[in-house]
Amino acid sequence: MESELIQALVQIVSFFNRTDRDQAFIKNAGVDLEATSFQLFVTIGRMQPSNVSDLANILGKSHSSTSRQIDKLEKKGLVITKNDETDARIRSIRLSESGEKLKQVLDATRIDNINNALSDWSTKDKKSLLSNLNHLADTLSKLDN
Amino acid sequence: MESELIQALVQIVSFFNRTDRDQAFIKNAGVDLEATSFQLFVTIGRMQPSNVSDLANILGKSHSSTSRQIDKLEKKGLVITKNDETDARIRSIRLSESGEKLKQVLDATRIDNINNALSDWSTKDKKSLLSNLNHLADTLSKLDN
DNA sequence: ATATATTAGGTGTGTTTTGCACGTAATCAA
DNA sequence: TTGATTACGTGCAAAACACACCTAATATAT
Repeated sequence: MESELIQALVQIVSFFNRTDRDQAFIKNAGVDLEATSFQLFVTIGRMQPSNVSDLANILGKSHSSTSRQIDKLEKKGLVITKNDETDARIRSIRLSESGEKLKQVLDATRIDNINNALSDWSTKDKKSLLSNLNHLADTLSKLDN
Repeated sequence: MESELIQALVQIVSFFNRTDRDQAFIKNAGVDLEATSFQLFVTIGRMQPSNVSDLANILGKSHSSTSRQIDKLEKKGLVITKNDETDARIRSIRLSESGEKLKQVLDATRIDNINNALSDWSTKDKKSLLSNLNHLADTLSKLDN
């Protein structure tokens, strides 16, 4: 059974992993973000407040590359960085106001898409899906680190 | 409700998307593959037989970059490419025998991991999850362009 | 409390990867 | 058949990258 679970999961993850739609949308929104910057932006939005090392690890890049990519997002006004209050070595990173706005637009688009995708699902099926996904997400979050 | 669905989905997708986990994964399997090559390898394994353009689109890269990355995998003996039989323009790409072996190792590791993660789930809950994930995967696959 | 070790991350530099522009061959469409 | 489109390889300049090294801040040990 686990192998079937994996199969379904891989399919679902791969589907949502295709950022081409998001990227096309971003261009429409008039924001100029390349693939690398976009991925970093999304990750910051999800993990904020974060720091250089954590982001580097998550994205599988060196801290130097990641630091310079963050510089670029900061110059574009999408993220804000400051020294952490309790540890001055740490560059604390979060979305700026305009970054949050862009994130909201992306989230709204995602919700639109899922709404559309599940349009012929019954409410019961959706509730069942939500319950199971929450259970899984909860279990996975406890595995972290 | 859809926004809660999105939230859970994003969390799950992000979990499986973390490059650092992939890397630990790769090391366990004893293979020397960088993040980019690994992602391409997995995608080829999932989509085979595929071609340069499709892979480029899925991964959000240019066809030229993708073509050169495929060269590298081919030189490592993990994939085989040949001209498509019905359209000689197309470079048809699939895993080699040793690529398939590696894929099996990776799949086995993944199953181990999920087994471990869900160790304290009841059989009933697992079945429910599988059923819901299959339903979702099926729905999403019908959206593919 | 002071000395030592570790951690976070910025910077210079050489290497690798990338996208773009362009070219060629194959296929499609008129 | 002829012009358009598609698939993809290649030269090249720009971007991204990892590495080595550095400083400053924090943690640990004595």
